[in-house]
Amino acid sequence: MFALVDGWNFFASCTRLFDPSLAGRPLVIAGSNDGCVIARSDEARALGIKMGQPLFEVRRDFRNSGVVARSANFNLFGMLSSRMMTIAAELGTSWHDYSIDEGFAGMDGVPGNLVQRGRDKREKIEQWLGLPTGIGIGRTRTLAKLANHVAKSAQRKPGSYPADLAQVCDLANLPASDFDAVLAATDLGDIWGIGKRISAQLQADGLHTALDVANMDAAMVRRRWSVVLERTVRELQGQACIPFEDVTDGKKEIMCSRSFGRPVTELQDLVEAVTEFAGRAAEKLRKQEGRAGQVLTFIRTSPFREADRQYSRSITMPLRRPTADTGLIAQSAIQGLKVIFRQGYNYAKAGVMLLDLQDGSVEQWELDLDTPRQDRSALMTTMDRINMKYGRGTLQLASAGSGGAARRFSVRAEHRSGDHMTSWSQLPIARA
DNA sequence: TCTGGGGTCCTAGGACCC
DNA sequence: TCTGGGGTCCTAGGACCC
Repeated sequence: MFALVDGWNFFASCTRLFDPSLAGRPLVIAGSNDGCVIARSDEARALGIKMGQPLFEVRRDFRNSGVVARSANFNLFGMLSSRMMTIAAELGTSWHDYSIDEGFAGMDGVPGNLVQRGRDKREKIEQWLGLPTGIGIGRTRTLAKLANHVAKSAQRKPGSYPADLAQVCDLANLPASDFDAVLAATDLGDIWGIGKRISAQLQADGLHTALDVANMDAAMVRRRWSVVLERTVRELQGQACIPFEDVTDGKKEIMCSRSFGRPVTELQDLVEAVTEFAGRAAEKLRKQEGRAGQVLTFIRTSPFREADRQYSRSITMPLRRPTADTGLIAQSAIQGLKVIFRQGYNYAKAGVMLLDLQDGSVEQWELDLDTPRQDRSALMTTMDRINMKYGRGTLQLASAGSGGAARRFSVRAEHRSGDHMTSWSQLPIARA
């Protein structure tokens, strides 16, 4: 048995928390570069603003609707997320963070009325943090996700589902006929694991609701589609197929990439960008105490600039041995970049991905009689500490440039909410 | 003028091995 | 004319998720 706890309109809710003037207004949160909408308040959703919609379109089309835009502040969201997860984890016997605003609780062996338990936890999060949440409970993770969808929709769109399923929904506790009715009222595109592509294929086959999918023959699904979809079908039928993640929460890949504020054409600018991305990625890697075996570098033009010649390439460079050293990782990334770089394109985005991640507690060295062993882990630790204390980028590699590049490819974030949880000077003051 | 930044898993095909 | 059967590893790309 699983419970999914989900923060509603999470980024918008976090942003409002420190700016009450935004309450009740249509609010959109923009991704980096203020490029596109990555979160919306209910009011913004009601206006018809879409996820992923470019911000310039929102400004153009909803100018008279009182829409307010704020730039994402992931520092703030991350702080609130970890507090929310701490409370949510009290719900069951185990916990697994799934994304910044969602997590699964293992509910096996939890006594009593699960719906009431969920309501209590939901209220605690609301009271302690001021964040609205929904909870879905089901026999598999896919059913818990579906229950969460029901809990959210029953609240937001009255009439879509029975009202008593709003906020906290336990599908495992429903009589079979009610359970089928809920599935029949659920669009198949709202099932976790079924996206646009598969959705279209299933519709073409005359399947339209979650109930239709739950009634499919799993073996046939595997033959005609894939094991992935087969698992989804089985999960809907109540058979748990997706393993609960290991407690070791280490990532298997670490990426740092950015779209540029304006087109970049010169290799030198890309070198500086890639150096910075490599540094950021290496920092994340050290945080999870890992080592990377390979470094992937990619550069690409913008598919939206249709008049431009397009180019997109990536390259994977093996590291001599697994490492978390910013210098070695950046060196590989730059080497790779020089291989794939072509003159004469308007580059819009670049990134560095760390692959083949390994546990840092085991380290392989080599017999090298010519050069003294260089262990720079102390240097890396010191660098991380300084950057933590004085801010990102205080200490970085020289190839990251000295601020010039920052201006050339820097991101725009013109409507950034404040760092109310990480900066002394921006702490909110409570007045009686 | 302006279109995010992370992740996961699976599959197909090629290179290579015996 | 007729050219095996079994395996591993890697890469690229697709599909999905938030």
